[in-house]
Formats: sequence, structure tokens, C-alpha cells
Amino acid sequence: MGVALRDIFLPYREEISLSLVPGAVAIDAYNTLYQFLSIIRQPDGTPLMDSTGRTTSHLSGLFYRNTALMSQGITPVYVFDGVPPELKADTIGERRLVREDAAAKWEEARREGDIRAAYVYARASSRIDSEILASAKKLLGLLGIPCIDAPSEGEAQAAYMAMKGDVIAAASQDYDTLLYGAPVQVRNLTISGKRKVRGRSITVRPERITLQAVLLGHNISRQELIEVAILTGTDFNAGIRGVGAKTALKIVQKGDFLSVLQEKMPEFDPQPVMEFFIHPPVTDDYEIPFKKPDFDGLISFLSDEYGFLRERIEPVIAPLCNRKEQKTLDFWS
DNA sequence: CCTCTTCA
DNA sequence: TGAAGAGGG
Repeated sequence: MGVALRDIFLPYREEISLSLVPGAVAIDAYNTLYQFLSIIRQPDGTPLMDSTGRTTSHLSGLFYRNTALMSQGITPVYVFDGVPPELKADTIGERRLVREDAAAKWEEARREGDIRAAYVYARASSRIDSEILASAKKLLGLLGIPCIDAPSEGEAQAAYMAMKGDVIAAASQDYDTLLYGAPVQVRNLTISGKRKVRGRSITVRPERITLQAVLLGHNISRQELIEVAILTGTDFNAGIRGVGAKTALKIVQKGDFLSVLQEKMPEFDPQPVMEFFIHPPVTDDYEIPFKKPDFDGLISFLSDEYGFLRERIEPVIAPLCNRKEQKTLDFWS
């Protein structure tokens, strides 16, 4: 989702400490993979690769992050996207164009030796192909981490699992998670807090947003929150030009959602979008079993197949494999 | 992204 | 002790 709605949620973020919040968390897999693929790159934009040229950035990211999360008592559960809704076709098409344009500009920048531009365009050209998807699922399986295939949007499935109480939160960087009804969303579910932003090093900490706090704070219902999103634009509709979060919120609070839409976008029917956020396709057909990591399998997969150095990965896995039992579930504090 | 090393 | 930078595959 675009940045338009950000302002609605910013005041309701609470910093949290990972060690204080053990439990199962449903993680938006595509969101995570894109992040790794876009960020784990060399200065000229080249991703990490094995000797045959296969991308390994996502494997590095998944391996180190999840082992770290597990050692903190968190049980990651990855939720993968299924078939995107027809409503998303325009957004998907636009994203593809942006990616392809970025890929061409990456090539160009590299030819001309413009490293900084190359890095920027390389990031924007990140794409999840079938090989990346398959290797990600294989690695997660070897780590003993459940992978769930959503019927449609992964964020919707993750939110559903949080609503049912099977996980204590849905983790994603996108605020759509809250539109889908997740009672608790976690952003920046990472270990190391240092991030480089425009050359500056800043600290990013894990944060939690509670849907109830957002709704009470703005004195709106979840349906009205979705109305605000529709006015500013979602993955499923374009939104009204010139209407940002603040204006949209005022419109909705005054009860003018339908009349403003009728005036500005008479051709647009918001009902299918509302319906998708309220009743997205989800499944109850999943399990969250506790499984230990497969030590030998991990060594063979990461080292033999993808060229990771044994001495780097062994000491990371060993303590997890020796662990007797999962830490007991606890409440957020 | 995450880890490790270096250096003030 | 911790911020900054290099390197990972």
C-alpha cells in the first residue's frame, strides 16, 4: 500500500523489545522476500549469488533473521501469497512496468559506471521468481518453520490467523495488515537495529500497532478505516487525486464517504474493495507444528548447494538444534 | 538484510 | 563500548 495512509498509523506505533514478546508470529513472506532481495546487494546493485549465478540474498536474509528470531523465543510462521484477486490487476501491471523500467536503467547505470544509480535501480528491479520462491520454502522447511499457502493475499491470511489467536501478531511492513483486521501488527521484525538511509545510519526498532488503538484514537470503525484507505488509494483502487490521509479521515468522520466518492469518482463502485478487505479468501487448513531445525539438511542445502561457508552457518544452527523445547508462550509486554 | 572487524 | 564499514554468495 502506498505511503498515503501512513499518517493515520504513525502516532499509534509502540516500540517493542523482541526478547519480551515470545510466541508465534505470522509473517508476510512476499513482503519479507522483497525486502531481502532489494536490500542485500553489493554497492553496484549485484545481489549475493552462488557460483552458478543463482541469487542467494534471500537465503542469507532468511537464514540469519529467522535463526535470530527463534533464539529469542519467537516462532516464525511464513504466509505466502496465492492467486491475486482480479481487483489487483492494475497494481500488478504497474509494478511490473516499474520493475522492467528499473532493470533497464540498472543495466544502463552499470555500463556508465554510475554506482549509486545502479544500486537504486537494482533495488527497484527486485523480482520474486519461481526459483527464489522454491529455495525460500526449502530453507524455511529445513529450519523447522511452517510455510502456509494463502488462497489469495498473504497479508489477509496472516491477519486472519492473528484474529483467530493462532499467532500473537501479523508481521509486515504494509499497513494493509490492519485493514484486513489483524488485532496486532508488528513492523521491523528484525534483530539488528542499524539501517542506512541516504548515507546516514539510523536505528530502526521493532514496533507494534494495535488496531483497536488506531480505531479508538480516530473514533472510527474498521469499515470506516477501510473507507479512508479507499479514498487515498489501495492495491485495488486508485483513490482520489489530492486526497491524503488527513483529508480522507475528515471526510469519513463526517460521514461523507459515499457522497464525496459520488462527486469525485462517479464511475467507481467501492463495494467490491470493501468486501475484499472485510471478507478476503482465507483458509483454516493450516498447522503450526513445532519442529527442530534439520542440522545436516541445512548444511547440505546452504553449503553444498549454495556455497555458504560451513564455518559461518554451523555455529548459528548448532545452538538451535540442541535446544530441548520451545520457550513457553507469553503475552506481549 | 545480518555478522564480524576495526578503530577511536 | 559502540559506531562505521566491509563482506557475505
